[in-house]
Amino acid sequence: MAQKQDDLYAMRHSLAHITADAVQRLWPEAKFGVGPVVEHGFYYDIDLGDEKVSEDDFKRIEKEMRKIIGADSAFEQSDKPVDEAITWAREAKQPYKEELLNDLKRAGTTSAKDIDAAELGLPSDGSKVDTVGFYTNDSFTDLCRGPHVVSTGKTGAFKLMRVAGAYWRGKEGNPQMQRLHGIAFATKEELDAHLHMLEEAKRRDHRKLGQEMDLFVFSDLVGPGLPLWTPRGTTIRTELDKFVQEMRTEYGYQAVTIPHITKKDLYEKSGHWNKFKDELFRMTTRDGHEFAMKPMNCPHHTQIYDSRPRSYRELPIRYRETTMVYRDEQTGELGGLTRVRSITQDDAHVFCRYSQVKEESLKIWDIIERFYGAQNMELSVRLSMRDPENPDGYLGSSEAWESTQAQLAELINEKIGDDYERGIGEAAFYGPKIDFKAKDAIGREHQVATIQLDFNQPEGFDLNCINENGEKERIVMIHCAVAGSLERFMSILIEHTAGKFPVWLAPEQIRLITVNQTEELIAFADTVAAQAGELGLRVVVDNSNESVGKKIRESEKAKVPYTIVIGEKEVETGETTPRVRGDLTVQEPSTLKIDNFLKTVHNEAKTRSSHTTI
RNA sequence: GCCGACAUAGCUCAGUUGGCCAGAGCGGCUGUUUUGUAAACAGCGGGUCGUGGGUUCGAAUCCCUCUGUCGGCUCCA
Repeated sequence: MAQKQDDLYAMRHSLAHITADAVQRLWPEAKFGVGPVVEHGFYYDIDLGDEKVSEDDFKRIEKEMRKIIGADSAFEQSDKPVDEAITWAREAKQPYKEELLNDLKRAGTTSAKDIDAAELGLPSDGSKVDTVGFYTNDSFTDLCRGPHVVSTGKTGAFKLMRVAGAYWRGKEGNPQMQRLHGIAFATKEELDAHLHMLEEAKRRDHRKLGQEMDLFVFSDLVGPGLPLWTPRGTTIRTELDKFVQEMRTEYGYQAVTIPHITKKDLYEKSGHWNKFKDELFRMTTRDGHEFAMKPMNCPHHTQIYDSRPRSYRELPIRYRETTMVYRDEQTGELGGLTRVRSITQDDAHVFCRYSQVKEESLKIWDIIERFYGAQNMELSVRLSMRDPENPDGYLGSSEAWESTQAQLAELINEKIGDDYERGIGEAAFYGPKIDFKAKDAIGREHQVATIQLDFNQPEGFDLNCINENGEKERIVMIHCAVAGSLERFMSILIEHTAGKFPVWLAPEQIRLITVNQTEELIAFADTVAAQAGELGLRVVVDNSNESVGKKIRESEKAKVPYTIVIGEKEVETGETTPRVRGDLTVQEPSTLKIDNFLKTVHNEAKTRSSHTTI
């Protein structure tokens, strides 16, 4: 298995070289940046000066690549002293390579942390070297550590996917190069499977389904990154949040409500003003006082906690609030619901003693598990810790970090054993956190819920309780979001379900279709709808002047879980054979009394089941 | 914010090298039909071709500006 991974890596890396080779054959003046392996494939950064590669050029680049592959020329490794390498780069008119090599010469090792050591032809262990590696195939030579496949013919199946701008060495301000991105797999079958997955992802795209299913809209007048939620979309959001809040109420969380703006003083004290003032929506009152829209809720919540002295007997104090925060994200970063400027957080803050962290975190974990369980999403866990090599990037003492990290590690271990990822340097600047990733129906993983420990804000806001000895004791805050951002979660949910929401979330749970539009049938359908309404079910009666077939088709297209045809038969017998949406049904359709059907659906919704019990 | 592509009816899209009143399907509305599990039939509306400017006898089509969308980069409390 590991061997297979290595082979794939070599194939992709070799394809990056072949891409550059092909580009150079077509544009002899091309300047090259770096060309590493990435998930599913590879890329190469190129600079054609005034010319630009476009997707229309992919055909001829790929054709050129196939020629190189067809020649099956060997990849030959060689080493050069650094100075010789620099001369090579200068003579080859490769200023970007020359820059990398000069940096290397200056530092003696891979000082350039932004560039993979492999790109410099260096050993991966960071050891000091005075020669760099090269690989040559046919007439093309590139700086590289390898490994490569034996010869250009052994590179599997590939496809160029897109070209996009990318800053040289990833730094805003540096010149922009063109990043030519390809995917590559060992076999044509695997490549096709991946392309199929991408097609499927496109079919499920939440922006497309959101419009088709009338869940949310954007308005040019309101502005980018500010989604407007329709009644149907709001129903889903409300149901999701209701679930989270029910569970939190069970665990002793109390709802609080805060204004959406604040004086800047709050964020000066919390430290956010300094760090994030450019991303705040700010405003000035007529008296010249500065205010800001809230970009997070914790500082406001601390002020409720700190409104009077707290006894240790009151702790933990748990606040919950689902509310919008506002961040002035750069326009280029906005996209669909995944990155927006008005973000609804299902936020909660626990104010507790250090000794209570573990128990409280386990309770939160329990809520998270139940929530994602109901979505049929598998969770994986990461402990995000500080980088001990770089203690300056974090607030608080090393001892506090060590002890809280150990506490979190212990509780993860207790909960799931050793099966978790450790993210060194992934912690927030104020404390370590447990991050949860959810896997969707087509195998993609999304960062979702978090449990974050915070011993910085309690310090900044001087948050205490009076302990058993009558002394002030510093408390700790736990931040937690279950769905995270409702906008982002909705995008994941839409793509996970492909719009086929489980009954409890479906904006429309049952559609009643009348066979004809006689008064008798309409009256009967209305009675059934009223009955369902009393059970809290969301029902729509379709008594439009269309054929039954047409109305069925529309109900299917709207992805309504249950469709019932109302005709004379139903009026006479009081029975129905419900039409069950494809993904829900596991058995033959059955006939049952209409009130039993309604009770069953009601029960499914109440228990948040994702399977039909009809 | 940066690089690139794109923007035609509510939706999906056609509109030849600039040239008569800008088209189709679906949806909508009206009428006929009274329908039994994925599309009945007919008719009628509907677009200052994203915005503002320019070139031209003439612009959806060419150039510039702005706005927005998409693919990336950078950023993400």
